[in-house]
Amino acid sequence: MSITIKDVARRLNLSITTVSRAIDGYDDVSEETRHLVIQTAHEMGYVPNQAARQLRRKRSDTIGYILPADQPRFSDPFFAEFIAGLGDEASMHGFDLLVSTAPPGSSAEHQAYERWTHGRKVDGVVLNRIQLNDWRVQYLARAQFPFVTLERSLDSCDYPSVEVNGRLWFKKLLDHLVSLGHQRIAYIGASPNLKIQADRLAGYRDGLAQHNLAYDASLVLEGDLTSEGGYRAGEHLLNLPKPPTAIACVDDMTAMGVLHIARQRGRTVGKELAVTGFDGIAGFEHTQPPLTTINQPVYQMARCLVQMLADQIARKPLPEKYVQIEPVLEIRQSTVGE
Amino acid sequence: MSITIKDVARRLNLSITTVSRAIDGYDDVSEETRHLVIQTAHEMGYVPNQAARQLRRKRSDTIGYILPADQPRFSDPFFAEFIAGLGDEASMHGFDLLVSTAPPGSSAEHQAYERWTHGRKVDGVVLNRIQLNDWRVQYLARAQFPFVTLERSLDSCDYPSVEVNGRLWFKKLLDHLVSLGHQRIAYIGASPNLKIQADRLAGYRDGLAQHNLAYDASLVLEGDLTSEGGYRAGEHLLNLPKPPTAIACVDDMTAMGVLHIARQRGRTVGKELAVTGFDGIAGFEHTQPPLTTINQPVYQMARCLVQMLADQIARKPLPEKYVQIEPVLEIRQSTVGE
DNA sequence: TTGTAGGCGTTATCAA
DNA sequence: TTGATAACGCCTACAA
Repeated sequence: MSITIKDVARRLNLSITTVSRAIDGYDDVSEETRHLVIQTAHEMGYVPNQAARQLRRKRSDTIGYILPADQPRFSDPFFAEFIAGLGDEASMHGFDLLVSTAPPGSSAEHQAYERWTHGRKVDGVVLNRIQLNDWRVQYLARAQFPFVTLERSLDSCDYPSVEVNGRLWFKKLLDHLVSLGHQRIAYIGASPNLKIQADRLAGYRDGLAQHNLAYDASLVLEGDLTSEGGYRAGEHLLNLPKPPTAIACVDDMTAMGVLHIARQRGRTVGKELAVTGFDGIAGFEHTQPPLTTINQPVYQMARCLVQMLADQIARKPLPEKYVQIEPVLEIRQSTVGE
Repeated sequence: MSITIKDVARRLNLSITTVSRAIDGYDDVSEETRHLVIQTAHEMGYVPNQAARQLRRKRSDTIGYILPADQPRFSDPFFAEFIAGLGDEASMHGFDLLVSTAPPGSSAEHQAYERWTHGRKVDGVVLNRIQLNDWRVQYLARAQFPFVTLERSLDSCDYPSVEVNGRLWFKKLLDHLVSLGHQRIAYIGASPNLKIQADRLAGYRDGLAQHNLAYDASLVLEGDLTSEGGYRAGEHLLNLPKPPTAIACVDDMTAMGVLHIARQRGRTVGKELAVTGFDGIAGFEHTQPPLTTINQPVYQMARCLVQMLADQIARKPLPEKYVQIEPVLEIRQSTVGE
């Protein structure tokens, strides 16, 4: 078994109280004693039992994040960067990061949130892939459990969030495409109950409207935020009697799939057939042709979320509650060619 | 505060013992009582306190994984897939996944492992990016703490692992390049104390030797497993008076960087200048030109690791202790051209 | 089949 | 400045 505080106390002929206080840095213990205790504890290899500490302190120093994994095989570089940001910032605040995967809406997802929040396995949670009406938001708000979100749902709860104005920035992609002369612009989106889908589709329509282009339902497809989904939707679009000259995708992964099918069909992506993404996944600037996209600072956004969550857990007032992130329109060869 | 087992017991005029046993499914409680207890507990929204349970049971039902994050900004799709695999398989065994990031060899890393293992925050850990002599392996083996690794270190400890024969498969890449007529083949590797570097470099040398090509130290560079590192090393190689005609990279991210610089220099990657990777990151088959690489089933490997770790934690005998994974040589346009 | 009681390792309250 | 003692919420001999 492991060394406990008791062992250290016994060795020093001190009470466990004193040892505990010395280690936790209380100021009502003599310098001499503290020094001795810390040294001995270290020598003996004492490490506080986390469960006991949690039980007593009523906090776990852990934050939770559940990956919205629809597919059995779930791999999107977005999340590597996102998780790295969460983990790095969590460390800085002395938190561990607990991660799980669950299909959105599944009972597994419900149970995980229950266990984590009511079972107090975590002190707060980070949400993303927010839905228009999101049960998680309602559930956590009602339980008064600390949480932050990437993107805001339409639920009328008050909670801190980080957001990119998807509608505005997607419209900028449309502006860009129209400025290149495109008139038949398709859109490959995602599940309609996702907030990003609603926003980005709205931006798409705004863009069409502004330039007096008609909305053509046959050019608007639903993908699934994977390259496979993009591939299939892209295939459908290229098979149309009169295919689009530009395809605006809801995210970078979808755009990857479109690049793939375009290539297979011998279509040169660039001026002739323009393709855009959204996210700015690191590494994807190296695809060929490099992808025109809206580049979001995913890592920074994740860190910002954890920062806000940590403040909330510590009941500190937040300097900013609704953070707007300004992404960057990256114009690359997938729209302008060589 | 949350509902405790006490609250449920009081409401039903039962002892907490009975409630506990009913919920945990012991068979010495009447069907009637069990039904009542479970129903009431559910209604009241009772969820067992994880800390108390952990303290009592002496296990956390959690496994840990620390990302070897050298850089402040750490994003490699390899890990998205790896973590997804860990998380999915962990869920199946009733484990949560605790993730942290720490620079390899840092004191933060030491402390994290101490806290997690001796503090019993996790029941077992998964390691990767193994070093030739890895303090983590030695530390965990000495503490007799359950762990599994992706790749094996040279330490003479006995522990379960999953491995791809990097030496053998890297040599196959060399065979492929030579078969295309390349004579000046460069290698961009990683930190020399990494196991994958040692293996893959050995494979590189094996390949040269087998085909009677001299080892030329000026063609062997050290990268850092990022696309930036690949970019810089690639730049250096292309600046040589007599640049290589093929560049074999230690991993896919490095290869991405090489594709990038080659493109900037107006060099067409394919027959004229061949580039290879290693890992088979999902999504990278869509880069252009698609990358010739060794495709490892990362997701499966992660699941296999957790499977073995779970067995080890449960003290079940492992059917296989040293799992060899057979990857696939994916020949794509980055070596054979259009 | 159910209840009593002790303890897991810490921290916090209070008194010495 | 230090120590005894009581929780924290749960599980489990053991007793009834």
